[in-house]
Amino acid sequence: MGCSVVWFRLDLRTEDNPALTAALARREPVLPLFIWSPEEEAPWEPGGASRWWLHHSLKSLQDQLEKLGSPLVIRRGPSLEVLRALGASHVYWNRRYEPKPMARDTRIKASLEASGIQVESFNSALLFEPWQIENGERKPFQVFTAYWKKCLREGRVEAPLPAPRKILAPRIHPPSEKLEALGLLPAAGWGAGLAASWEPGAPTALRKIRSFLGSAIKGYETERDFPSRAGTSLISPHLHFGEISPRQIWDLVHEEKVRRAHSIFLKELGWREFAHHLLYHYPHTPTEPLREKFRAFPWRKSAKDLRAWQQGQTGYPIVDAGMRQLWQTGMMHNRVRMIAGSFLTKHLRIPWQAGARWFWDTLVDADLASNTLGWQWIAGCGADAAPYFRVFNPVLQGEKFDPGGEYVRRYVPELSKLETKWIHKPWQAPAKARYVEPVVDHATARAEALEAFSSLRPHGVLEKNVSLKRY
DNA sequence: TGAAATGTTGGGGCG
DNA sequence: ACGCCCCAACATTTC
Repeated sequence: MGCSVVWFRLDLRTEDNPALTAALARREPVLPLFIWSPEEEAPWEPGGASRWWLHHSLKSLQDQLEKLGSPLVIRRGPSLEVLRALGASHVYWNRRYEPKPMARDTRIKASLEASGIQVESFNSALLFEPWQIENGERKPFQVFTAYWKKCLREGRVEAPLPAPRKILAPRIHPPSEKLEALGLLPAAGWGAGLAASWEPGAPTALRKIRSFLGSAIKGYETERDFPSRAGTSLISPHLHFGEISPRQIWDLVHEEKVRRAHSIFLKELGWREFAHHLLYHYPHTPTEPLREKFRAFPWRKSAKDLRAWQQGQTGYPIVDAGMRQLWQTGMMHNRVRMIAGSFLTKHLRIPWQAGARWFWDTLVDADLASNTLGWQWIAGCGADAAPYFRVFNPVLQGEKFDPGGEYVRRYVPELSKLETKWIHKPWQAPAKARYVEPVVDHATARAEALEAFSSLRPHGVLEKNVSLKRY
């Protein structure tokens, strides 16, 4: 009768879970619930890599909840119908910040409350709520450094909540869909590479972050830029699915001693916060540029070039290595994301949305807020993207961040025997490797990109400068 | 969390 | 001894 439902969404953990903690505080039976409702997501349903991760993460959550005493119930949407059908007196969830799910949650809350059901929502996914941080003019920030300074100066991060010891199950446990019946796993093949690279679930997430904070974080500031080295935490997919909370990470970080490295690492959590801040305040940005004038940018349309990029066949080794790492493992090193993103949007001048869409399908850490910020940043049309006409030179970037070519050799086997001297510009090597020719010439593509950017510039600026010089 | 072009400076070679 | 040129190294500007 007095049963509480805890609706799990992107918070697939029992530790530091405010919704679960609040439900348990009622000292009534608790029904843990997951609803598969891809049609309630926008602008895209969860991608293939995300579904794979979700399947395994739910499996892990099932294990944890079963041990605690109240097994997970899995249902298919629509969410509102499912929640109504369970006949709970109280419903608890942790908030989401993407426009469509957020609007849905608001509707569901109003609807359930109108029927006398108590609903409470909590923050479990962020250090700071997106509406909590504002600039001097009481407006949202558009520059990261100013935003993060303000967070660190004025924001207060709450301590993580303890894990429950036991969850009292309802006397009659409602039936659940079989996890396998949701069809989250890819048909064949593709899942193998993901399985070889990842172990979803909260226990692994905690283990990984502890191990990272215990060792690799010392060299984080410099090592994180080299994709062939194990210099990053690889925690992003765990964070996206809420297998671990940023508060837990914040807490663990502050136990440690390596101050500078830690502030650099926390800054990356800051970017994640900033991404959610931007998505909340500018909900149109997953598909539209934040900077209005970019609507006029002369993008190219080339299915052939897009395909070459997706398949890691651009002829630029660092780009192709990244795209193939993505396909094989569901991950791309962040440095390489920037290079590959710059290549798609600047060299090929293909709309950043096409890149965002591909990443959405293939990344295990696909996250609407972070993906949107990342793509708008690299395309130059988003927040903090000055100078917006920056064009990464894939050869120089490769030589700088993969100087020994190990990363390229790992993912582009055609080049595994090539001398390091040529590894980032195989077209200049005396002995030809069996590898594609560059789809575009760097210098030409760069010049064309700059030409395209100049079309965005208001003409007045240039004329004013000229006249100032003359007099 | 760039790259490339352009400008400046200072030391060394050399007439 | 001096001016001139070259060029590397660094700084600034521009894209």
